[in-house]
Amino acid sequence: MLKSELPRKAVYRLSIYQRCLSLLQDNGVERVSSEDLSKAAGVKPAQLRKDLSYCGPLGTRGLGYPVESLRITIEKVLGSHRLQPVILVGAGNLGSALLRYQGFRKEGFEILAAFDQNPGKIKTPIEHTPVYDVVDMPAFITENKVKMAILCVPVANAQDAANQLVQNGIQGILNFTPAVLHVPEGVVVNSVDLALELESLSYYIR
Amino acid sequence: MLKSELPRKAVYRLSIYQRCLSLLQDNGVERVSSEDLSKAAGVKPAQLRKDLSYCGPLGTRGLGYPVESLRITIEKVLGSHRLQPVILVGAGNLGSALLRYQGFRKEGFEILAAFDQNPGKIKTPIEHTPVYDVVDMPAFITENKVKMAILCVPVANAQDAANQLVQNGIQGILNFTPAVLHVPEGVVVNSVDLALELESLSYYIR
DNA sequence: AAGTGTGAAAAGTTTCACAGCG
DNA sequence: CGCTGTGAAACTTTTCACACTT
Repeated sequence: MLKSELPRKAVYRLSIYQRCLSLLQDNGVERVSSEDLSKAAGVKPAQLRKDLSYCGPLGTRGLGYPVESLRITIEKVLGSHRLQPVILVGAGNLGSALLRYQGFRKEGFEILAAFDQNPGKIKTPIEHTPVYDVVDMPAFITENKVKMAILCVPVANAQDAANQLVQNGIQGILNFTPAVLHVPEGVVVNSVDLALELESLSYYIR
Repeated sequence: MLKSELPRKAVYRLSIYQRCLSLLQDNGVERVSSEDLSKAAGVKPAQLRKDLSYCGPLGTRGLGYPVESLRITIEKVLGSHRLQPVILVGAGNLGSALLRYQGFRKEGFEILAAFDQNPGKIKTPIEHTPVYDVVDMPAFITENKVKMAILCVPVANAQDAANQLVQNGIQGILNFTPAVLHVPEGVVVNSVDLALELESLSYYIR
């Protein structure tokens, strides 16, 4: 049940199971079978059981899984039981939309602050999140022990911004720019490339 | 070199290579080695060569690849040489930001129109893209032979909206909602789950 | 000599099928 | 009996290493 044993893709799916379980719990459901939970999560039953087995034996044969305790166990395995502080860099078009997006907080993340180069955007909080000048970023990261950043700057500034983030202790970057980021060993980058997703989609359409 | 032979992930990477090649071409570079191109794309040289080999023998041993013709070949393989029409459903917070996002057009996609339920948003074009009432969506899809849609509605409406899209002939959905969409065989869904990406990122931080 | 193209090995992931437990 | 947990099989993707071409 060590982290190193969890396959990459299982991490994603466990998050999905967590959501489905919260939903079931809200509806007062106490037990669920791999069949039903897997259907809700959009995977096959065997996949679900295999994924859960990485977290230990959690179900009862013949009966299924207890909803609440399963949710809590997954929370612990993923380490998502504590509220992770995050900063956002680049409060432009997409960045502002992400600040307003409620989905992050709902899943346990708080965007503490945003940073931008454009003085016009600074000091105008977006949806309760303050927007500061990028020169104040290093101090902020250190003071608030921030480990994760959402990167939404123009592509031309992406690598520079990433370097600065890493230099100040950021260990994980959620990259919304189409740039290929080069970061040192130990820093994790998850890239969400919007145009790439559309392009790959279009390939599979006849 | 048939579509069925292209591994899923190679499709993504070929798009990235295309971008890198465009950049090289803009800089007047005429030939590039797998070593250099792979570095720009953030993959290993062997991976690049393997990916390109799915498209046929394209390089010259001892010399590398011709930048322009390689770019054109990949364009043809991916089928991205024509401008794909797309619609966007749900012109809320995230949807509006995506309408303003220039990255799609740059990669050959045009968002013809957006649709929303909220009458307030209707008839106010966002960045030259008209926003219509959802009731006009079926006719629009048919008339403009649209095959792809970007889905940004509230999660509670996601499955309904997807059903409606599919009913009217949409074959590919880029899903920005956290819902698990159930669609018939033959319809492709690419999901971009923002909170999930953050969550998976946080798992890998110590 | 330089650098592609590619079989084959390795690694990672999904699916199967069924033993075994409550 | 019903349903989980899991080895083993099947499949996919990545990496290696080197033959081969210009």
